[in-house]
Amino acid sequence: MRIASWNVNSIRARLPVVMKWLQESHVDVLAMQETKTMDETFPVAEFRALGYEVVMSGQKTYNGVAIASRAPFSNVVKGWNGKDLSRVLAADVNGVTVINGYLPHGGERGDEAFEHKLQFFRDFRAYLDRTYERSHCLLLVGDFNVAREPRDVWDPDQLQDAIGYMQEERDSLDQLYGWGFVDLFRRFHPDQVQYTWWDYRMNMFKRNMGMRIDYAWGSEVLAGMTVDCMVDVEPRRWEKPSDHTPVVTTVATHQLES
DNA sequence: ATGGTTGTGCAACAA
Repeated sequence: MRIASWNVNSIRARLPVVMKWLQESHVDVLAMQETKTMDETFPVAEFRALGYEVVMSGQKTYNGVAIASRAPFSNVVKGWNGKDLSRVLAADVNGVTVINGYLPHGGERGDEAFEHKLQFFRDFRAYLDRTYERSHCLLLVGDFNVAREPRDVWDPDQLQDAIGYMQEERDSLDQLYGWGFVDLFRRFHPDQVQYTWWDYRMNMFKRNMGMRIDYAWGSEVLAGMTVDCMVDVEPRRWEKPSDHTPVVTTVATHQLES
């Protein structure tokens, strides 16, 4: 089973690009973030035409998450503790609990949103602590809006005070990671410098000045079943791209069957 | 250089 995560930056603006990529990649599951539309206006029919069923949890203009799957899924949970309905969406597919997260951007130091971002990471870690056993087959994917390590940004010295790489943000990300996750891209590509997001401005993509802020993190059990995790840069090169590109995880789910 | 680009939705804000 292949599970992708992609911040599409508006599903309606991105529909041609997303449809093209789905037809080429044939992933089984696509977890999307920043869909930026209400559930009533989500383009469900286009996904169904390609054989995907969709569950979405969105709002007008901002945020929004969705999961499209060709495999049957169950136990859909919108939000966590009944809040952040447009940021967190979970579903079980082939024995894997997929949690799709769009974690807060946070803005600059001093912004109210910045403190909220740090608090979100703390609270979300606590939520995972009380909700899932460490032995659970769990895959947390999404746009976490923080880079983990110096090699995950184009210039760690210059970006010390940049959104997504400030020390407080990285500490918060580490705290969430400390639940017991494995960074699956890093496991399979220990030395690769690879970003998942490039600012639209200043030709940042052409200059490959980006950050790795989109992840697939697995529990130990899930990591043991994972055979690959890669970043597909191609759709970032296409016409009218998202500023993010997909992260694709391949899980050997046959180990769960029988 | 406090810039630049994209999306939503039609001014201003978020990313």
